[in-house]
Amino acid sequence: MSRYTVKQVAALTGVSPATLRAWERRYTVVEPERTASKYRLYDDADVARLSRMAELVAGGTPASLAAEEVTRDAPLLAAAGAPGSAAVPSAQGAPPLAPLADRPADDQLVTAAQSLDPVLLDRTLDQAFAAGSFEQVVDGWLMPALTQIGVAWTEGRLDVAGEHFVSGAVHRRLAHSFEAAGGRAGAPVVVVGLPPGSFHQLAVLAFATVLRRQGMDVRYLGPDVPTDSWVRTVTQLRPDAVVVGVPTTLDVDSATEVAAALRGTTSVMLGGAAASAVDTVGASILAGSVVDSARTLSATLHGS
Amino acid sequence: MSRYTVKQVAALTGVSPATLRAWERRYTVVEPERTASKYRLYDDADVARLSRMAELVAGGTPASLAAEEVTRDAPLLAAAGAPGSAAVPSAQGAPPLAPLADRPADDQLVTAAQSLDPVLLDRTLDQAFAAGSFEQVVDGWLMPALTQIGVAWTEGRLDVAGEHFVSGAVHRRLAHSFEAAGGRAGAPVVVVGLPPGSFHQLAVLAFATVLRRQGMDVRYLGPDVPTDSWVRTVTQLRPDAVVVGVPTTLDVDSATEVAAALRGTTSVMLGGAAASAVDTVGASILAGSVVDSARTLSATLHGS
DNA sequence: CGGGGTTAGACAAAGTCTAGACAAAGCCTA
DNA sequence: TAGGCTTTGTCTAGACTTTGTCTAACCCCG
Repeated sequence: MSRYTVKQVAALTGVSPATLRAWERRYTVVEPERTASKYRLYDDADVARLSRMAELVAGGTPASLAAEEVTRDAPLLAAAGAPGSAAVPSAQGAPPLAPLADRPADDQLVTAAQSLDPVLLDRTLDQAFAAGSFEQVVDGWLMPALTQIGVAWTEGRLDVAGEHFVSGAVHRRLAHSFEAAGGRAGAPVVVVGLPPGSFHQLAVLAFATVLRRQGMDVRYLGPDVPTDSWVRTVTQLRPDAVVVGVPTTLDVDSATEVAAALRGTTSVMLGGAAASAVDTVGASILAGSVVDSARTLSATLHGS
Repeated sequence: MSRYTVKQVAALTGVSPATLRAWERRYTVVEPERTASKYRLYDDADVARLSRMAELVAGGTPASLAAEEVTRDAPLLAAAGAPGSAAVPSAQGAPPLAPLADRPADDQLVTAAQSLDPVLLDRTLDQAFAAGSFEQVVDGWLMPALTQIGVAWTEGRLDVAGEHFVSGAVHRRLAHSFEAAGGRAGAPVVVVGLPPGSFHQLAVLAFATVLRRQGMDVRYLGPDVPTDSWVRTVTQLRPDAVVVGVPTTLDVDSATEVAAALRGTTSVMLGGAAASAVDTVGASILAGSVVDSARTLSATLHGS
């Protein structure tokens, strides 16, 4: 974990030192540590928040509202800004996610899907995403609930239209969070997407969002990216890492093909429920939940 | 959850701050929170209402009536969707949308796609969506720009990854607007989606968003909805209208199949670039641009 | 001593507020 | 068709708020 002086933070965020101090004084948007002689010492979480605030302000949001917005997610960014100490292959050292308190009943999303009722669906999602941090909700509620949707569909209890109906709404929620997490110019670049023929993008979008919230510069390509497009993209962007999603066993072959084609170009990683079934030709597996995977990748990149 | 100042709302709705204040003063169409110093703080619901009012006014409704419509607590009387085919009258008397002033250059979206640069892409979209009302931007900039993306792709100037990259970002913008438009319990129910095998959902999502902004209770099913799911959905929801998108000529056959399967259940409409190529088995064609189509449908359902 | 950091206060530009006025456009009546 | 009333977007004037920047005086480190 690095520490930065005002001048460094000014360079990183593009905000003048005087303005940084004014933001701190007026909105308490950060409270950096101090040296014995009162010099400010910002950490990564502070920089992430100030970058986000700078971005909002540049986009036309008044500083006071931007500060409020940034401060709202405070506890989570604090956790994300302190990734594990060393290059440990798994995300040890990161605090475990607290369990969710008032999340909706496990089958409420299925009920909403069956009813095609947007009011019930919205209420369910509102309730879920209000129950904790984005990371807590994704791992603790969203992914299990989506699994239930899949089960209900295979058992014939849920029509495709109902599945589409909730998938679309969940996609919109995730999209909003992804956008809200903002870009991070200068941060490690990570390309994220799905192999050709793979369309289930909810988990990988959630993953991309968590990565963004941890300060990565995520380039999200979405579903069904042809193998040669992966190669061209990596050649063009030279990212610090590439993550290929493997949501189902049906995607194993195409993911293997993509991984093989990318071998040697950069750090290639495979994530998702079926990732472990891929023959890892020079690629690594991101094991565990969505948030675990993101933390593992984050730790790896910060260690290198 | 987000809050906005007058200036931001003006940018989001395409209505000048002075007019926004006049609407509030004269019609109490919104009553935004105030800061301690009396500054207005609009929330998402306020923005949705004002956007809708702006759209109505742009369509020729006098401001006073538009305000009444937007303010009305009592839900609209559900119009009886008479099944059967008919030539739908095109959007009556609605004046053409005002041209956009400061929209980005025509090829800027293509440039952003080629570069895979999220900053440039965000800036482009920010600039575009700040140039006028949602409807103005959709018809006047977004659809033409997406056409250019398609052209660049067919001409080999743009990789699939670049196309995915912008499509995803545009989808996220539209998703945000769709959510911000809010639900309309009690209003005429319209089911919107794409036929089986059809995946290009940007135009139909934009269409669904405009419909919502006009006060419909839209149930958006998304892409690739199987024919029997369409039938089950319509049987279950008994909507006032169903709109099947036909984005390309490749989708004509499946759209025809869906329209045939739905014949007689409710008012079935076909919209999109290739809609006119469908053999209209009891369905009507929504001609013209995205906004034109939405206005036509809206006029039909309101019976005026 | 010089370069940088710190606080506190001050300042100007930009943003917003209210209340009222005004002109173009629409509508009604004769 | 003309006159008069209403509607509605815009503008003005003066006061207040927000916000980035600047200054003065002091502190810290090599």
